[in-house]
Amino acid sequence: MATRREGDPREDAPGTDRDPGTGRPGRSVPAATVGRLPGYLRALAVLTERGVVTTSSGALAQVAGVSPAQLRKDLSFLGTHGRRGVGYDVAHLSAELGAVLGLTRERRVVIVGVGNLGRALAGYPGFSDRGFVVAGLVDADPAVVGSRVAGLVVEPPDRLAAVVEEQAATIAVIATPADAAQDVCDKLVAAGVSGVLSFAPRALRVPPEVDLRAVDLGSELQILAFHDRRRAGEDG
Amino acid sequence: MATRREGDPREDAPGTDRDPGTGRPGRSVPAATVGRLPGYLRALAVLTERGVVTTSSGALAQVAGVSPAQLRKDLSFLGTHGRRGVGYDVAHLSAELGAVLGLTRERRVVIVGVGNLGRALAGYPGFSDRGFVVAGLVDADPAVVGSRVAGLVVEPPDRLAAVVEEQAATIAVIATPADAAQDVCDKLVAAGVSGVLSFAPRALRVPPEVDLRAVDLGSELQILAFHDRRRAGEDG
DNA sequence: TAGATTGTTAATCGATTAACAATC
DNA sequence: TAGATTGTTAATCGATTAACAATC
Repeated sequence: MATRREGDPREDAPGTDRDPGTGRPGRSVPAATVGRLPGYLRALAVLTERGVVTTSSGALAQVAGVSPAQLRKDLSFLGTHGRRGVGYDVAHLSAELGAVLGLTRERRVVIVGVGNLGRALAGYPGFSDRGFVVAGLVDADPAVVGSRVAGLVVEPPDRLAAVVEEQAATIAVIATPADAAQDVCDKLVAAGVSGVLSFAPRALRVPPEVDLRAVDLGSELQILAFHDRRRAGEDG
Repeated sequence: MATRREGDPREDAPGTDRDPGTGRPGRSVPAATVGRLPGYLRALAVLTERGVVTTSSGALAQVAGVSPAQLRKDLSFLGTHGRRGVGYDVAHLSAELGAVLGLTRERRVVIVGVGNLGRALAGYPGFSDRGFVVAGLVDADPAVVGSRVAGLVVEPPDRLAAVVEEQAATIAVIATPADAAQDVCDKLVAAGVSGVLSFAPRALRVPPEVDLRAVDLGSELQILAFHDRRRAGEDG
């Protein structure tokens, strides 16, 4: 969370918080809101495809799977303006959200770990669809290094920092086994990436200025199993 | 959220809420807590491997990447008991968490959509490691149907309900393109699965008794891009 | 003007953190 | 007993929902 000076936790007026990463003044968008923005952008793409020109918070929220109140609240953090009594212009709002989410510039991604999952991610159309370019692949297995995957030659671990730099990658994906993940992560951070998406089933530590997101596929199923147990009436 | 009768939202004492799925009385565990339990189980496995017999909330929280206070609070919802002044028995706590997360019984999983991602998931070791059995695969592509993937023959879409039933699957994974996902999801729900893990980049609707979790890989990168923009000092 | 819909405020709810009495 | 550590309560914080005045 944003650093606050002691003594007066309410020193800044709402909406003028300091950005935790840069210290520069910036609009503070709640984490929960940021997490829903990509969904809104997708929903707008669906409406565009349907030829819808103007929409309302009710209609857009329906497609996005949230409540109209939540959608309006979320958009309000972006200072985005619909028109009262009218609604939102689909093309305009798409452009605004795209800008907020950085679609105006290509983001370059390095994937470390080229097993089955890493391979699937390297060719995942959902990445390129949204403006991400998989620009480098790294793996520790000598049998994999040098092979061509998704049009790229897989590089060895000692080339990791060089690949990040040469490719100007700012985002990294970790798809290695759990026990290699922290070491890989440390090296990626040292190489200067600003964000890491990890699929390794373990907790990773990153410095506060680096953004970490972790997806643990096994945990997702375990969470479903928790509810499955209850539904099946198993005791415990 | 749990259904509540009108007139008195505080009719049940805390901790005696009705289970939303079954209506039976059950200990209510907050969703945020459930989401962290798999991480605690993983952390305990790490300690076990290190030969640790007894641990403290501080040590375990460190490995799991949370605060000691949060760990203790979370465990308190399970009625789990450590010993004051001593700590937690690693083996005992592992067993308790395993039971809560349903590791005492095998969970059978059907994967719909056998593209690159579905294929990677079919062979993902993190599933079998945690007691999940991938018991069926379904795909709409005639070129894929009938082929063998991860030891299973891929079945056609019209066999979906039959596969769920024959394999006694209670959990489904959707790895289809976005436009097929809702239809597949409806059929899985009709076939009786209790939980769905979707990788399709769109909002899905399920009835309240079915548990839905959605992982959108493209959105994950977009969320990282949001922070990357700010760190890079791009305006917008 | 009348109807529709936003943007925002206030109320509610849930989750996290801090502190400490209980107790091993 | 003295020291350690839990389980729980209270305080804080953040997120969601509801309601409505502003305004197109």
